[in-house]
Amino acid sequence: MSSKYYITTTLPYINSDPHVGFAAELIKADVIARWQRLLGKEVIFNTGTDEHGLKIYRKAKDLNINVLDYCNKASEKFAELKDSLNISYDRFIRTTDENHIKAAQEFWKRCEKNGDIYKKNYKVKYCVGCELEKTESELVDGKCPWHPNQELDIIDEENYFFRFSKYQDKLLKLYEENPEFVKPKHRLQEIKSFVKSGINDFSISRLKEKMPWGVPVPGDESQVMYVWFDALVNYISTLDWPNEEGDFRDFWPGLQVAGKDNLRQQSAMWQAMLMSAGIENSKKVLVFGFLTSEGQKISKSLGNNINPIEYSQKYGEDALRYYLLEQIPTYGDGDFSVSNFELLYNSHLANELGNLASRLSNLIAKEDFDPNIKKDSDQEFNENIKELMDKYELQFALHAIWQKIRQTNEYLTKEAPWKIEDKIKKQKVLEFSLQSLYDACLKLQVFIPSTCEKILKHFEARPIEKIEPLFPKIKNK
RNA sequence: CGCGGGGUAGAGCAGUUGGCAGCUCGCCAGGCCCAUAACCUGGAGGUCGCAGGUUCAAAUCCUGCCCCCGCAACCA
Repeated sequence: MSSKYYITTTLPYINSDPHVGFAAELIKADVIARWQRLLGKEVIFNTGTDEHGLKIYRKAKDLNINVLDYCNKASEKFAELKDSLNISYDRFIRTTDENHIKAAQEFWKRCEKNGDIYKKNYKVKYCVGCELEKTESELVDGKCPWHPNQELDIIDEENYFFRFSKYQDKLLKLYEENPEFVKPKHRLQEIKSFVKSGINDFSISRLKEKMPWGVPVPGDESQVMYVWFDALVNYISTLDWPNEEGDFRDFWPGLQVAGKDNLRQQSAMWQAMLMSAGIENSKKVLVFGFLTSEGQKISKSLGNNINPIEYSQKYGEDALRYYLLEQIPTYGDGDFSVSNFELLYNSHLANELGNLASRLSNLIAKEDFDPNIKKDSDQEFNENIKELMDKYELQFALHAIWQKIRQTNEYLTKEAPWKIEDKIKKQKVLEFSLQSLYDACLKLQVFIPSTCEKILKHFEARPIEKIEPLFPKIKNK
């Protein structure tokens, strides 16, 4: 087992504000990264921003500002997001970084050398509404059936293409040989059937005169890379590739996490690109679900987006982390609702965890003794959590930890140390309770780090005093 | 027949290889009084979308049907 561990999120596209769905992805990746560090591994945890392409170019033009200035500002918002969620990242890569641009170009050259990049004149009818090519058979009265009010654009330009089709069999082989390559299983099924149904070469460049905001294609002044091609390379450029001696050698391949909209890009396109460049495939791809807000799709036009930064400022980042990890199935879709958030905050964080710390610290403070606490005393508990975490079942692991917190409340009520006369006996009960809370927090710290740090520090200090409320209750008038 | 997900107690969800239907919240009743009016115990509440089939046994497998939702169109 290697002592190095690499994990990366996808890079969010910066043409709009941070989405709570991406916040969830960041948090899940953070839990995994923290867990691996807890196991003693040396971890590189990468995230960053994806900054090229037409939409960003247009957006900056609309705002009438320099494109790079726009990117600097927008990227800053995502940097702020990760900080406000207490994300333990090691790298924050921007696709406008110099070393990334060089890496993308080198990557291109490798694919080209392998005969997988070719130029093709392609003339298609293109629906801007769909951002998709349209064939004659798809059209109704010469118009896109979904956007009958829009005129179709005629695209007629020479672009470079990537020989995706060449990798169909190799991809299928990759999936066959690694049944755990994509998690959960049904996503592997989905990508398999997509690849099996036949994949087409995709365009990987744009005419510079129409759209200059991209990485220059090596050896062709007139073209820039299509945003997806350069963006995907970040997963290795952040490891300083094409330098193959340093972090890349030690940390690649790694674990990739992504939203379900990214299934094809991460588990098919990028994997084919790696094969073409002669680089080992990713270790695994975890695919997460989507979030709704109050049961409805989150969209700008509905104006129901949740600002994760606002929530973490108002209730503390651990409250938001807890909600997204506890309430949302790790690999499924979930819903964010304010009433549910408040409910979970009060009943779990304030009443169960917060109150347990309060009552226990108070009981011990009154006793004035020095409990003897060991690390990881509960073998069965440790193994149970480890097993779940090894399978990346974050939600189930969190539930199992919470069971321990509940059991500790139960134990305290049952033993009622405040009634026990015998000092030794009383202190034994308190010591055991504290040990349970301590064990739970050692694992819980990967989920809600700053709260657990407070708890652990408080109970490691001597003498133990009564603790301040960790989660003040939310009162509804 | 585009691809994918789902329909399980009032709400939100678990249910791995088929084996007495579970969890959180809410509700009702009790206990406790160390604690953030917190904690603990017990209870009520379900024809597991509908209809067939396989089986000693199906929420779980098979067939058909109905209904939601996501992607494909700003948005992870």
